[in-house]
This record gives sequence, structure tokens and C-alpha cells, in this order.
Amino acid sequence: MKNTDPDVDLLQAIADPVRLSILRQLSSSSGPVCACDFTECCTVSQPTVSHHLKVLREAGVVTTERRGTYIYYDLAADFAHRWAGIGASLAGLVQVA
Amino acid sequence: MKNTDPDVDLLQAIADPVRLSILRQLSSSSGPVCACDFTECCTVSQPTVSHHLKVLREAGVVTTERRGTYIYYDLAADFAHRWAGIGASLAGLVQVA
DNA sequence: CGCATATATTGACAGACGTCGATATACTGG
DNA sequence: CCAGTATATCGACGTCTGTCAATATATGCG
Repeated sequence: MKNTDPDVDLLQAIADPVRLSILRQLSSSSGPVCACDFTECCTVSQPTVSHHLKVLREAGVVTTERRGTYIYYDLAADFAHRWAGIGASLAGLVQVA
Repeated sequence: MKNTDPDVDLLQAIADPVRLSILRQLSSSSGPVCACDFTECCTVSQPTVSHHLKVLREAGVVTTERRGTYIYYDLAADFAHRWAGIGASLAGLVQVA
């Protein structure tokens, strides 16, 4: 079945152990996180981290900001809203904060 | 990276166009749905539907109940809670209804 | 029992995905 | 401009996943 559903795109972007770890780290630390900090959290190589960041970027889950040599990642502003929208279509959940 | 995170299991079970369609159909119709009704919603064969139902079953997302020849599926009772738990760990979302 | 229907399982296959090493690009400082 | 560091891209590889046709199992009915 071909996929044209943006909700599925978002879920597929999140449904990976490395990427979920990245998102948790972003969510726990208020403010952007340097890309170099993700290499240690997960036990994967630097190109692999870069690959997962690209997936999250293209899914619109994270945003990037360059600061000199470093690149900082942050959760996209509408992520919580999109997440709540999917939840609402599945179990009547709504966003609160 | 090997996966030991139950949240990832849940997300991977949901992150598929066919399975998300099944869940939406379950959520929209209050009450169990016959397995035969999923074949028409998605454009896939009967064995494929059965395969996706098995994935959802093993992830604990749906429950089954036999009624004669038919088998009825329903959303698992704790699904909304599990979903809200993941959201809370990502964006401070909580369940309301 | 024997047949019809509903659902599950098996086996095979193509395509997608995660991973890495090697390499390229981008930026900073000397 | 050159060297060093940070990040991204490329190419390859093995594994996982979705799909189907064929078949098996289960239930109900004469």
C-alpha cells in the first residue's frame, strides 16, 4: 500500500530506537542540542546519527540552526500539535500543555 | 541498534498505512469491528490484513473476541494511556478524555 | 460427516531500512 | 591558503518488512 498520509510519515519518523532517543534528549533539555551530543547517547556512528537527523528533519519533526561549526537541533514548534492530532483521531486525546 | 524499548514497539506497530487505517476504523466505530470489514478499507488481500492484525495484536494495541465464525477486533483498553505516556515523554502532553 | 465461509499460517519475493567506512563539504583559526 | 574539526553524503551490505498465492485451521450448517 502506497503511503500518502502525513500522519504515517510522522509516526514512521519517530518509530525508531535511535530517533526516539534523539527526540527524548531534545525534549528533556529545554533548548537546542548540538548534533555532536547525539553520537554518545546512542551507540551508533556519526554518519548514522546524521542519517537519522536527516530523517527527522525531512519529516518536519526537528529544526536546525547553524552556530559556527556546530549545528543545533530542536523540536519543531508544531510537533506537539501534530502528535495531539494523531492521538485525537485514534483515542480522543487532546493537547493540554 | 537493538530495540528493547516498549514505546518503540508501539510506535512501529502504528507506523504503517494499513495498520493506521485499521486503528482509525476501530476508533471511529464505537465497539468491536469484524475482521472481514478491514479487507475493503485498505486495498490489500485477506492474508495481508491478517498479517497486520497479528502485528497489532502482538503489540497489544488491539484485542480479539471470537463470535462464531467471525472474529471481532477492538482497541486495547490501555492504548490511550500508552499513547499519552509516549507523548508526555516527548512534548509534555497529557491525556484528557 | 462433508461442504462453505472466515481467519490464520507458510513460503517466496521485491523493496525499504539501518548501519558502517570512506569521502566530501562547511566553517574556524592561524 | 592551509590545517583541523563538525557535519553531511555516498556506496555497499545485511536484515527487516509488506505483499501475495497457496494452503491450513476453525467454525457453523445440513
